[in-house]
Amino acid sequence: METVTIKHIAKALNLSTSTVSRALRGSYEINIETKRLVMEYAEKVHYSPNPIALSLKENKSRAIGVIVPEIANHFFSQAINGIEAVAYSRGYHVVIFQSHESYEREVINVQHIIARKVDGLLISLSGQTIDVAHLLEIQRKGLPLVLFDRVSDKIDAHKVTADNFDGAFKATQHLILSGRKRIAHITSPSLLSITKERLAGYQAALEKHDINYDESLVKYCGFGAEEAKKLVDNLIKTQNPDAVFTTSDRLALDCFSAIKDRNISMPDDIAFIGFTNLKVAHLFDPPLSTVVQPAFEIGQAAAELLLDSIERKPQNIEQFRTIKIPTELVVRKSSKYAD
Amino acid sequence: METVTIKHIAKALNLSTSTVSRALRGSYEINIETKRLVMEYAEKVHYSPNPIALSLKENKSRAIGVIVPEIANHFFSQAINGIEAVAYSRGYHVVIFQSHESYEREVINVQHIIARKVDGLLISLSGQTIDVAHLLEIQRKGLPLVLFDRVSDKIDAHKVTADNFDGAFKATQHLILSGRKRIAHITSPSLLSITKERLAGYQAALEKHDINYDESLVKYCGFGAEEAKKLVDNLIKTQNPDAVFTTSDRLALDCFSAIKDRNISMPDDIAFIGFTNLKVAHLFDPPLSTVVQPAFEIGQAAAELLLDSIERKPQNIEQFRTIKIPTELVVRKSSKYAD
DNA sequence: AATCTTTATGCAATCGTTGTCGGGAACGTT
DNA sequence: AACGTTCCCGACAACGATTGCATAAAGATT
Repeated sequence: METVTIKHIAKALNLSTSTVSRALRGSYEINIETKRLVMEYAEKVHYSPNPIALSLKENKSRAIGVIVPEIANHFFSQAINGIEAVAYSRGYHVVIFQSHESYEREVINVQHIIARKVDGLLISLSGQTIDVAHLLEIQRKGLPLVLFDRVSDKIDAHKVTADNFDGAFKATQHLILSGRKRIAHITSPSLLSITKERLAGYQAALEKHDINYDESLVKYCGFGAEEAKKLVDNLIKTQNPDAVFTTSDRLALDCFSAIKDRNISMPDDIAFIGFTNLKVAHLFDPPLSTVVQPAFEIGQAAAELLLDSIERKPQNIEQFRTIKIPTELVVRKSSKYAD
Repeated sequence: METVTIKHIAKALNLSTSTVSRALRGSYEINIETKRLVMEYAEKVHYSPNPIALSLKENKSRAIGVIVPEIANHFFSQAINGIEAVAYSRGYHVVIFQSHESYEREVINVQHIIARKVDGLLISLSGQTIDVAHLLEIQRKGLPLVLFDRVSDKIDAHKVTADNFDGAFKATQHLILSGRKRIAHITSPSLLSITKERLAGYQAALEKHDINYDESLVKYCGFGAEEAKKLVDNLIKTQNPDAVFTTSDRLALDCFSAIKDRNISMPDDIAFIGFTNLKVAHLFDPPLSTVVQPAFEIGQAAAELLLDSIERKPQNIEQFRTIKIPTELVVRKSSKYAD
């Protein structure tokens, strides 16, 4: 209700607001005794400066915006933790928005974020996003922008991703070395950058080991559990795969479920490996092999890039960077050697 | 960079800012033709009002703050989704903060939130929080407050929780009816409200079925995985339980892991049931029985209460309400009948 | 003694928007 | 002709904080 302002302090001490303001910031042109008086009084009445007033005046907010598809997803919530760690240590707030995999909501989020005068934006694109005009608009306004994980090659900006190519390569090669021949690849919508990079890694591993690339073993899957289930059923019926490599938390879960539901034995009949950040993969039946993306580190790196960009002197021309964070292959029972 | 303000419009159209402001809000005292002109021009240059300026003027922000222990936790991220659904539909933003189970950070978050002039606060207490002075301070400032899930009886406020007593009662009774006699209860720090309520449900079920309450079967566990592991080891060695009932996502995972590591068979030797919101409990080995808390609904209910409280006419005196949302018992293999 | 410096403070503008007040123009009423 | 209405619009202050500029008082310099 009655929050203390600089004005109250000024009146109480019979000073002007300018003097109080300067005293609080420790300006050299204020008498040391006056400063002490002001500081003490401010302390006493729990004065804290109004960040909204400052934002209005300075036209910046010391806050950064983050747009992710979904916080109820370990990868993204961990990434946010990485972002927050960096942001807080450098004196910035983090404002989180969710696109819920909807392009439309992503655009609305971007507009809100611009209106809220954040100092920069971190974004991981929704599964529907093809057009990046809303991001170009951000750049046109001079707002620093960093894409992470789900990036787009339609825009020139800082980007931070896991090393998707290498992760997919390692996963696929591991399946090949375990004696698998017909390795299915179930992946996200084809327009996502992660999809392309992981597919390339998958293909490279096949090629290295002289296995022909069979397009009918690669399936692109949207965001419904039902869709995944049907797709797996169909794949098993018609393609007879002996291994499945999926590329997201959600796909891993849905496909893993679908295979279990059909009473197909893992890893005997089908070896399974996911590209995920599930903390509980070791508790599954069978324990789930995964390629782990270092979510926290990705968030950190993205936030570092963004804050550097925000605090950069305007005269220095900026070089856009793309950072790839290494992934780690964790082999568990679901992909153990076939006989 | 060059955001359009009301001033630009005024200059371009040779009007005063007041007129433009009123025209945009459709005031009756502005000529209909002038309104049209202003509206059209505003549309053309993509004018959007500066929410910061409005916040400063109105001393409110149409945003609500949410403090949770950890967003990388399905219960809380789902609850946040419930909160957002309600908030957005009523025209409010949601600003998320994490306490990371630290009392100190919770207090800092509260201070930030006050400074940021949010219109109300939703909070689920950290595992360390005993003292609620920071929340009383919120109320003293006249800021609407709703506690959810992790509430405290040291403060009189709106509260929304799962029906913890009933959930614990159902879980315990289920174990008893399955023939278990020595049912261990591993639970959160004893000062949390959820701990007390669930313990009461556990005790009530024992009592109803004439089983003596044995204090040495109840263990309070902090937030480290190592701590949980030691505690389980010790419990099994000294107390010989035939069932374990845990009270959080995290405890369920850590204890489940610990039991598996000891090669104790579930459910044959020990039946296991958790109080959690894990979406993947059915994929575990063995599939994990749980009491499910309706996280989304809890978030919704809490947000509804908060927004009603914010929009309430000041003259109406407010009655604090406590809402309990029913829980659901999902029985899977980890707690199936003993022979 | 007159002028210049230094020290310490206040005034006013600014950020974007809205609300209060007031006033000019055009019209109607006596 | 004098006055009252109605309609439309502009000036100004305010929200909280910062800052360039002005200025008073006191001391230093000539």
